[in-house]
Amino acid sequence: MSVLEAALAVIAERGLDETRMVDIGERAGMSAGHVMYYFPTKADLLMQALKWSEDRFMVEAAHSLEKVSSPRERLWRLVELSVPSPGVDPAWILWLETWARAPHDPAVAEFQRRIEDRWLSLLAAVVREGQASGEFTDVDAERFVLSLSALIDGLSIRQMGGGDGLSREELLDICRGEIERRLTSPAPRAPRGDPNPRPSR
Amino acid sequence: MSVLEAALAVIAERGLDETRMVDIGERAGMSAGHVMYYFPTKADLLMQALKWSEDRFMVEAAHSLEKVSSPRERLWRLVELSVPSPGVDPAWILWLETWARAPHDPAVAEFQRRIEDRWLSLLAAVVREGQASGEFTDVDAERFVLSLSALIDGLSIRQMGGGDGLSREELLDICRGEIERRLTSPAPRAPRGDPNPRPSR
Amino acid sequence: MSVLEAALAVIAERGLDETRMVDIGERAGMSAGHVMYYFPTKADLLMQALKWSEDRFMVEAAHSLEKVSSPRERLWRLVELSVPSPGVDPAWILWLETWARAPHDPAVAEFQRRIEDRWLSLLAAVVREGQASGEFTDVDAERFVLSLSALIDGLSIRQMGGGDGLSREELLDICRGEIERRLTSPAPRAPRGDPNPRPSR
Amino acid sequence: MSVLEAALAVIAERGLDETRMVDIGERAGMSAGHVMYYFPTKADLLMQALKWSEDRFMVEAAHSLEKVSSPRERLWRLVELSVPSPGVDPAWILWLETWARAPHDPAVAEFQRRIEDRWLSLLAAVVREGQASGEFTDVDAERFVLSLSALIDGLSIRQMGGGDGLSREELLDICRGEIERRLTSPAPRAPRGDPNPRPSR
DNA sequence: TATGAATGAGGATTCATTCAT
DNA sequence: CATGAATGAATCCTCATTCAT
Repeated sequence: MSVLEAALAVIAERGLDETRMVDIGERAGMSAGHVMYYFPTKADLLMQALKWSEDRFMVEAAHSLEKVSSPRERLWRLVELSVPSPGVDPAWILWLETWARAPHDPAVAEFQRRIEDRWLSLLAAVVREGQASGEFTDVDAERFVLSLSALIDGLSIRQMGGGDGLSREELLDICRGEIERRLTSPAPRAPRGDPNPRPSR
Repeated sequence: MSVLEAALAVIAERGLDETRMVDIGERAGMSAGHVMYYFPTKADLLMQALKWSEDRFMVEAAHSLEKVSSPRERLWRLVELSVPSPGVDPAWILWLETWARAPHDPAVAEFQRRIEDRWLSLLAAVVREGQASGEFTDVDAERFVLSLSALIDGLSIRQMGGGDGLSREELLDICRGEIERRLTSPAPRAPRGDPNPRPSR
Repeated sequence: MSVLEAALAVIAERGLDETRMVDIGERAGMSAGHVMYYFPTKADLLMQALKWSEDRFMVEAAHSLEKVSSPRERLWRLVELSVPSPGVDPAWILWLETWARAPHDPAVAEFQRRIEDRWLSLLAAVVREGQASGEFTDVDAERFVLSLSALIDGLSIRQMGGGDGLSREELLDICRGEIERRLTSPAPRAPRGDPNPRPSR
Repeated sequence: MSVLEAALAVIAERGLDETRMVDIGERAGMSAGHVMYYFPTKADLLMQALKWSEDRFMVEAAHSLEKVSSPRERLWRLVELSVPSPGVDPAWILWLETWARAPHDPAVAEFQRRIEDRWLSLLAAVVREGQASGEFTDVDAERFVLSLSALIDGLSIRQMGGGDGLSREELLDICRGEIERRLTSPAPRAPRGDPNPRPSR
């Protein structure tokens, strides 16, 4: 087990501020003193663990995308991949910790943005593919993925908070509804010049 | 300044795990030892501060609602009230801390749910008012406020993370779009039996 | 329940240095602050509790002595009264605490001596009665009760230390042996001529 | 000076519950934090100090026994070695603390028994030697050393309690009396089969 | 790299103690 | 006599951190 795996596991189990260098050391089979060779500060610990987790996620995502070609399916795969099952999800735990620390640590905040943007860019790229192929409507892709991602985050938070009766399917259902509503042409009967009554924007 | 105000202020400034009992004591004008009379554990500190903050918010919200009668306006007020301005917002800091701790502390998780449900209930009540008056479409109110609230949470998290270029107005815009899209009847021309059930849901 | 009873009970249960003013207060139904009205210091606590316990013991002893007239029986009653049964004996717990503190607290040491001397005097008086009546041999009474009392103390200590297989009867047997051996005329050649088979054991 | 020496010295001076980790640290030339590396709890501190003290005592005793061969002399050496001089005797202080804590800490109680039994076994072995050689009478060795040891303990307790006028010689005298009385054949005139086995005096 | 004994600063925590009521 | 909120001086204890090996 790598140090990072160990770090991730311990943080997921106990939370960052209950995580001791010695815990990670024990799990990784090394001395506590040596763990510090890898993580000079606790912020490093968090950031490196998150990066490791997200890198792995991005690889998985890329791998998953290779299997499907329809933009709708591709977008859907990404959503499915990111929404957690009820219970403790290590990757999401790291995000919760990151969000909590970012307001007090500029380095973490900057790091958070970098990692998030990578994800938003991937989502946006898939949306644009769909728009290029005419499968998706012509919404502002950046803006859309931002709200989609925010929705996923908000729903996942609840999921991590001990759950409140919503199954993973119901969560996905909400996301699916949002995607369909925004990216699918609402009325086949008015291809263009539709006096679309839909509110602003 | 009450102990709770002091606690809230210190947590907002430094983050929960950098918060020292003595800091709160100093700010509240009492001994560190006596702060522990109020908050036996750090989880108590967090929960009581959050409760205090949310109670105040709910009072403000109620007060704000009294001034307007249109359900749409009322719903809008609540959204405006809850979305943070860029920069550090004490109330949202507490939420970030709560979300980060809930997965490792059942008491915090339970507490989180209770406070959140209060908010969701208020939102749902306003939505139902609008539906009763015919102003809003007939979506599942619980489900809708859940996703609206998740969207707000997700967007606010970004806002707290040092911001990423989005102004408060843009955030509110996204929320407004969601509300209009979901609660406003899309096509007055197909009052009933419309063969296209997709959009409204 | 009086304060002293409460103090005695708590010390017996938890040991003196694990005894908190608030524990005694709770048990006695009064505030911790008020307990200090009775016991300004922890040494006072110990000494007053011990005095109360020993006073009660002396009353019991006097009462018990009234029922028998034979010096041998009277002495025996005192021994039986003082030897503890296996398990925790509150009065003996206080003695253990007192002995442990006396070397570091002159006041406690002085107090210990006073209380002990009262007991030794009582024992010695009974021994002298027996000598006056010719029932006991003519040993140095002071010296004898000192060693008898030391024997009882030493045996009782073991009894309090979780016991080591010796029943109360066996302990008493050892004491009885000592008494008979010392206070009974050793030789059948004596005037009495009683071929008293008791002594040997 | 070893940590254990330091611990022993500090406990002897101030008593266990007035003993601070930092005191031991200072005396042993190490940080208070590191003292806890050796003694996780105060009970550990007591037990390890007592063990160290008793180990040293047993070595001394063995050494002392080598110099004499007569069982009577050997037994006598052990008694002399164990009886404290008036004033503070570190080893006996530890015993007082141990007895006081044993009733509230099973680990200490068990430990107490183990160390005590080692001592009783040594005494009993010497008594049996004397019986084998015909020098001592045929009392129950286990039972006898138990009461001898109890007597020594009881007398030593008084000695530690600030003393009460008894010199060390007088204490030893009492012990010597007990030994002679019990282990010496009372009547040289009836070498065997004497119906009166009662000891001297 | 890797160890782990040793450090020492820092904070939580405890409680005797006070004092206004 | 009695309270209990409030204090604040300890002290334990943890743990990141260092450093000789």
